[in-house]
Amino acid sequence: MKISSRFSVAVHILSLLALEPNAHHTSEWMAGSVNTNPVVIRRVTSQLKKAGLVDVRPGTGGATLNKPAGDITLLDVYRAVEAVEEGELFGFHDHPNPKCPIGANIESVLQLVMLRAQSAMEQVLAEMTLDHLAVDLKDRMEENE
Amino acid sequence: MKISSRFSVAVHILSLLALEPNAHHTSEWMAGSVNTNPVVIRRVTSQLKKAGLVDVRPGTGGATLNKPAGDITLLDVYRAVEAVEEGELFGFHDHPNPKCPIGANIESVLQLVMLRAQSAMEQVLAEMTLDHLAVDLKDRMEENE
DNA sequence: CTGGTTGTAACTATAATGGTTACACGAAAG
DNA sequence: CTTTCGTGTAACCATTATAGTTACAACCAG
Repeated sequence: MKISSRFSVAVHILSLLALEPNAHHTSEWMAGSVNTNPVVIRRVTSQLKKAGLVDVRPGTGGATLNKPAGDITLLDVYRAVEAVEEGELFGFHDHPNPKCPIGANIESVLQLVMLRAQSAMEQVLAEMTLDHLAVDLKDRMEENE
Repeated sequence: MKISSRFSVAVHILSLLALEPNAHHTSEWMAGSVNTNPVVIRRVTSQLKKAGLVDVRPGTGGATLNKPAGDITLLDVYRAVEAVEEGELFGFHDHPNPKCPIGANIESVLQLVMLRAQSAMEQVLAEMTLDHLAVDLKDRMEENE
């Protein structure tokens, strides 16, 4: 099971907003770069908007970043698109038998480890801002041109 | 989207094998502690067996650990039940537009971050052995008795 | 041989995903 | 003020994974 590609789509969208500030960022235009349906873009953009990361203009169209690229971490994006519910990366089986000493205690013990694992992952996302990503992207773009 | 509860079930099963060495560990008995169907247990046990973590006796029934609890890490278990395919925790949208400079480069740049995040998570699992878990479980069991 | 088990296949219900069509609503430009 | 693009969302679909369940062949100890 994978974390939804909504996350990668969201990062792609934000990269477009950060690196192509002069384009008219309609959902159709962005869908062309992401290679998907405009509605998929609007759905993700709508979540980014709710999270306060972007500003979208209904009617006339287009979207822009709502804060400096250095202030947006990939964890913000990850949370915005609800790729995974808060603190719920790992699934846990329901209601282990409380009459079994192990069934009664496995959950609390294992959840601790799961939480540590999840936090370690999120920490990496938290340390990466959209700005860092943009720098990496630019480097790569210059290499490949 | 969550990581499958197969992982937590597998850890539960291994804890039973580690901490109750004298019981007859049939799938039905274990299903009673996990609180699920025996077939679910057999499916997971079968994966643990393929990974060389347990030994199962067809016919007569029962399962035992196939190596010391200190030599089994939660990462081994995680991999055994294929909760997530190797290196594929994050999903990535298909075929971004190669004609767009960002579409052409976003994947390689973002995959790097995703891989770092995933590795950080797996590292935590790798550092936790079944033995560590058993100690924590025993502590908790004594507290609650 | 018999009885209790494992290993699997097959089927089910449920849920999430990503794509698509459709359409009301918004706002800028003529 | 009306035309014209876009956005926001609902609705629907096909696909996929999960977890539970029934069923049954293969297995082995007593």
